[in-house]
Amino acid sequence: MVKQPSSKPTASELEILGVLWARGPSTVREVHDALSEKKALGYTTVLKLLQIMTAKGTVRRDEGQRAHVYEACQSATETKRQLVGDVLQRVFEGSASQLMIHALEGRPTSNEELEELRRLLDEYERRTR
Amino acid sequence: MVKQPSSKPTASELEILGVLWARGPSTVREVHDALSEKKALGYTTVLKLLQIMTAKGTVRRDEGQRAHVYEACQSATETKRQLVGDVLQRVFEGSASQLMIHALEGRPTSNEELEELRRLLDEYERRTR
DNA sequence: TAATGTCAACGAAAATCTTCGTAGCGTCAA
DNA sequence: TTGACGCTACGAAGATTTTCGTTGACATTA
Repeated sequence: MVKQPSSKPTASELEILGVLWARGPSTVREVHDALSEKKALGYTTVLKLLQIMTAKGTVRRDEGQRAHVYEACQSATETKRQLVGDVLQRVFEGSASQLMIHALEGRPTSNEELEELRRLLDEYERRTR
Repeated sequence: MVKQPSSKPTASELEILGVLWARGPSTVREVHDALSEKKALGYTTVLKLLQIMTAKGTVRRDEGQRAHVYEACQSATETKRQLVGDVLQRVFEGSASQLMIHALEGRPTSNEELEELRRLLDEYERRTR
């Protein structure tokens, strides 16, 4: 039986997923090197995390080579949807407007970004009609 | 020295904060009763959580009465801003547009909500100019 | 071939989170 | 006044997360 990613990824797992999404299938070494640019982290720490994620079904691995190659099971889009959906429910009782208000107020937002947001709303509306 | 709420609240802590924001300053009993409507949870569990949150500086308490009265230190707005800001950084690299896309795609969004979102953008733009 | 280096597996420690049992103290009513 | 009740404090167990050391296998090179 293949395990499905049951719960949402932890903070550390998400960092690793970020690398896998950006790089595509990668070895532990590659993930570790990518993460090391941001923060110090032992090689075996990354290895262990990937092993745990494999057990959870968050990633799958190709053992064809000596250095196993890991790959995210879910796309970035699916996972991010799930994560934001979780916050939406737990923090904003499902209200996208509330989410938006707090996202905008939290930090300065450029006019370009506001334009982009309007464009998104238009596009979403067009698409779902 | 008064502790400042250092890190973001955990899932359980957030549930309690939700009650405090909704009810205003409350006793353990009141928080427990409110939470019990949603899920089974021991009284001392809520008490312990509130004690921990007091130590962290997430809530303060008035010990004037026999049943201490707890109150959130940060407003709902501040905390929610912080929470969404965290997701924004960790998951969407700071892009509010990306956050929005995934929020909208994750579930059906009514026309009313889309209208509201547009209104918010207008208002935000007007206010920050 | 022996030394060096790379890799996966495993175990485990430390930190944090979640949950609750028990003890002890005041309060109130019988 | 004594027994039942409600409340806080304390400790602790169990789960999860995060981190890394050690070991042994395998490969590369001197």
